Formats: sequence, C-alpha cells, structure tokens
Amino acid sequence: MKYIEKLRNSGLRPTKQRLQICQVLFNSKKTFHFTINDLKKKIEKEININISLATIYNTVHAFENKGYLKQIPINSNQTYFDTNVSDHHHFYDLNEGRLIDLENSDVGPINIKKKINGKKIKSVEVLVKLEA
Amino acid sequence: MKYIEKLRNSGLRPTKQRLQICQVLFNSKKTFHFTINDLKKKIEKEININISLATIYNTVHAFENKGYLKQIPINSNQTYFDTNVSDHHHFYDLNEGRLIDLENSDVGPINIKKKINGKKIKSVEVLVKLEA
DNA sequence: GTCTACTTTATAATGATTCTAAAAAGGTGT
DNA sequence: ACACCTTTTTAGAATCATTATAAAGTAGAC
Repeated sequence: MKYIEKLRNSGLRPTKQRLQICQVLFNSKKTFHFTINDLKKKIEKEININISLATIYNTVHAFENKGYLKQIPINSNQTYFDTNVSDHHHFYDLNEGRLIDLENSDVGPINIKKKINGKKIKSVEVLVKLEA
Repeated sequence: MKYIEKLRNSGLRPTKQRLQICQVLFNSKKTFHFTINDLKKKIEKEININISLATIYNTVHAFENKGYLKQIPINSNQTYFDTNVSDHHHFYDLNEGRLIDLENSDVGPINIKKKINGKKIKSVEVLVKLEA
C-alpha cells in the first residue's frame, strides 16, 4: 500500500484507521481544503465509517509536521488544512468563507528584503481577502 | 478627547471603559501586536483597573470592523491584533512565537494576476514564517 | 431630573482542541 | 499461532478562547 510509507515517515504505524484517513486525504486527484470536522464528515460519507476525533487530530498533526499537509494561515474559529503542499497561496472570500488556491505563478515572485539575524525563512504565504 | 470620535465612528458610545481601552491601544508612539489577554493584562498594568473581558472583546471587534485595528492572519489558538493598520506584513518566528512587522517596502510590490468574478481584493497579507 | 436605550459585568454556554485512561491492535520474538 | 510489550483507538472529560445572557449601571436626549 502506497500510504504505509507516508505513515512510517511521519512516525506512525500504519493502522486501519490511519490508512482510511490517508485514502480520503490523498486518493483524490484534486487537492482540497478542510477543517478537522470537514474531514471527519468526509470520512463518514466516503468510507462510511466513524473514526474518533482524537485519532483524526493525531494523524493530521503528524502529517502536518512532516509536510504532507499544510496549515492555511487564516483567522477563523477552526484550523484549515490543505492537501496541496506545493508552494502556493490563497484567496479567502470573506462573504462566503471560502478558500481558493492561488498558484505561485498567479502572484509572481516575492522578494523579502528584510533579514532577521539567525533566522531563516521557512515559508512565505500570501492571503488575499476578497469581498463582493 | 481625541478618542471620542474614534469610538463614535465605530458606533460606540464613549464610556469610561472604552476610553481607557483607547488609551492603552492608541496612546503609545509605537504600534504593537496583542491578543485579547495581552490587552487585558496591559490595561491592568498601565491603568491599574479591571475591565471585563466581554467589554474588551466588544470594543476590539468594533475597532477591527471599522479598520482602527487589524487582525493578523496566523494560525494560533488565540487571535492576534495589530494597532498598526497601515498596509504591511509580518514575520512569525516559529521558535519564539513572536510577530515582527515587515513594511511594505521590505516586500516589494505584489501583483495578483488571477481575478475572481464579481469579487474585489480587500487586502493582501504576507506571512513569512521564520525558524532558527 | 427623568426616561430610554445602550453598556458593563459576572457568569454561563459554546465549540474547537487536547488530555486521559482503559480497551484494542500492531509488531517482534518464539 | 502465541505471548508480550508498546502503540493506538476511543469515549468522554478537561481546557481554553470566545460568545451569549441577563441583571445592574450609565449616557444622552428631553
């Protein structure tokens, strides 16, 4: 199974639940944005199974730490994740509360001129808020 | 009092508590970042008074809606605000959990090439994550 | 000053996330 | 396959930021 390696890389044993989470997260052609609750519902709908919230939090956080998922920096009461881990950005539609991918090529190069001593840049994320 | 107009503009009556909040928020020369709890503590320290959390939330949200405060888009368990409402960006030091201003001139022009039908851009915010 | 609508406050409610500890399952060695 | 030990899953409790509530206080208009 192709997900076993992903799990082992993330320091997780390949259990039944984790493989099912992988299937929902990584099996579709299109990447997508989700909250933990979205993901729980998606799992219930697509695999018709219940996985406890604690397990989902666990697995998602492990993948995030390993870079298999990205957190989207946005102020919301819930944390948003993205299965698209390529270097890209987001529109956030304030009226509909919807996130839309914004490819790197849609933004152009971003040149951070200021440096902070002893620190290196880990990521540069652009959030473009939209309104009607 | 210079804050009365700010409050009235935000649809708020100038009460004693709100004027005190204004003093802590807008009286200092330097702008700063804060969470609601930071602000509560700052008020207690600087004016030696207790204002209930509900009042602080209320006032901060009214100012945010009016553009007198900005929310900083970052995933954290708490919401961060900025008294610097000019068009600018942020470093976020992952190791220390610290925010640092990044002036517009430190980033250079950002050109969003993709358009979404019927939506206009309200803001463009860049978050640069730093690590050791 | 009186009146009415808006405010403040303490406290309760909500909701996302994390913790806990007991039961279940994975993995290794036999 | 079995025993054993560790990791994992789970339901439910705990935590913590934020929001709602409703009673007592205050601002502003007359």
